[in-house]
Amino acid sequence: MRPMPPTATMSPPENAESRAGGPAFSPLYQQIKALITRSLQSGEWRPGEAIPSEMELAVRYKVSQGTVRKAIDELATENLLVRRQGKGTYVATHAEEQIQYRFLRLQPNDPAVTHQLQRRFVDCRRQRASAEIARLLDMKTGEAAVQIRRLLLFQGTPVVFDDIWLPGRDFKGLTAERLAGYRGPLYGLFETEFGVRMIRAEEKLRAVGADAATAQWLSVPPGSPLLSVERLSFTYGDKPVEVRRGLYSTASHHYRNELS
Amino acid sequence: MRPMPPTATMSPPENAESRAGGPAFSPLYQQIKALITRSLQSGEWRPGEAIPSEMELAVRYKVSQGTVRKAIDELATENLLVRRQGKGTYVATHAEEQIQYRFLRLQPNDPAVTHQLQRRFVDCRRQRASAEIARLLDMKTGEAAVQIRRLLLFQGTPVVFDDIWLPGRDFKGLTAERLAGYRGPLYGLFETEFGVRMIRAEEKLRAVGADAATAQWLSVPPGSPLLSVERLSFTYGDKPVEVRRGLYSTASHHYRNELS
DNA sequence: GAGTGGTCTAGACCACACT
DNA sequence: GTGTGGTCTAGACCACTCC
Repeated sequence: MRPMPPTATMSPPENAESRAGGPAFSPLYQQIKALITRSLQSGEWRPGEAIPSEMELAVRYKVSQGTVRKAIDELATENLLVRRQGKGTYVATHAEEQIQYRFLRLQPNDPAVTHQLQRRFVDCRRQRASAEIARLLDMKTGEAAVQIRRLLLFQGTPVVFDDIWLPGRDFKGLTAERLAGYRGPLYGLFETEFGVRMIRAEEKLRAVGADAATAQWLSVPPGSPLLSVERLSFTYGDKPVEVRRGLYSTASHHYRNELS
Repeated sequence: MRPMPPTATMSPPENAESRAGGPAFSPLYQQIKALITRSLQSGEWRPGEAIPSEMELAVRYKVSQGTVRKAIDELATENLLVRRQGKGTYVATHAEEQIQYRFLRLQPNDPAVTHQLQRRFVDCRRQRASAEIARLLDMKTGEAAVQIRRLLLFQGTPVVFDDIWLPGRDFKGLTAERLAGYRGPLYGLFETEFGVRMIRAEEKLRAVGADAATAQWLSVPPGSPLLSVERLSFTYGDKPVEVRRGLYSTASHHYRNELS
């Protein structure tokens, strides 16, 4: 990192790319952003904690406050950081979310209904990754994986059946007891207990007919239309760390999305 | 609008809120943003055209370039404007979209398949708005509305059946002939021919069973699971101007979504 | 009052597109 | 070369939070 001197006649920024002779140009604030992201990834600043103030970071990286600011701005819009005026900038966390389940887009059709949600774990066991799971999670077929199946209930009515797959190497010691004992969202547990923070996900939605087993879990007739939601979640560095297939009963709920 | 003078001892911005005695504080750039939005809405700058340069706008609104910049930044992230380095800032348009159908999230399961899309209009007629349509479009039950039904085909296979409702007052003269003769996305036609630009939409997704008529249109067995996509689209000022219910056949396609 | 993020300005220079 | 958006700096003041 080489900041511009405070004179009128600046020398070129000499960012990493230009030094390496590469053709790409990377603005200073992008480099700062990368450095901050690295510190987040390394755990220098943990989820829920405050990071140093903009001024402190400006001194540390030898750039102006405005440049740090622009880097933080982008990280905040990507939901990696949370700004709180007058207090500081904090590392985002799934563990203390009041509006729990940030990634769950399911809503009751009747907005008056209180959004009360229960969980019921069906099972949690270590398995060998199938070819497809392995491909998605960037591992080898047959490698150790953890499978979790669970039910989500709104007001006592089962609405979602989730089938979740995690790489075994990142989730050693994840057991049914551990799951049952934890309060709060699953991603909070992953973050707190295993240091794996979900920052982004891709979903593929389809309509499917309920198979016999799922029909039973969701208390619907076999063959009923269900919303299939295949999610691939990523942590820092766009590393895939979770595959999840949810089957949603959409009789009294719907999946909400915003387009722009 | 009262800009700060270029002196060190500034007088307060005296924005609209503080003058009115209201407790709310609105930054200058938000006010600029509102002024630019008003010009977009009034048609002073039309879709596809360039708006004045940042410097020109700064002079016009008597603020610094940086303040105009921040206003434009937000409008660009909201997809109302498009910045093109070295050329200017342009009003976003649906009419010249290469990646047509910006709001359509449907993708082939097999990414290798070329994304070739056909349209077939089923009908287009003037109707009285039902209570539900009227409620959604902010009109009175029984008021004039336009109903369009159409089919989307990927590689000759029907995949989407759309049932579209528009307020009659905003779409006088919209006929089947007009639809059939237009090349490009529907929203391009709305924008070019009727001055109605869609800027945002909300969608509710559910899984449903195909009714007899829809099953026929989509060449699937009756009762087949279909993805129901209810869309409410908005123009400037969050005014609702389109209700659309799409039924998607998700055998070889899926609805793609990104979470963060 | 001290400290933090948020806004605003002014000015310089860089990257890019057109002519 | 000229004009556009894009980056970077420096400094001032405002709004908010906590002591």
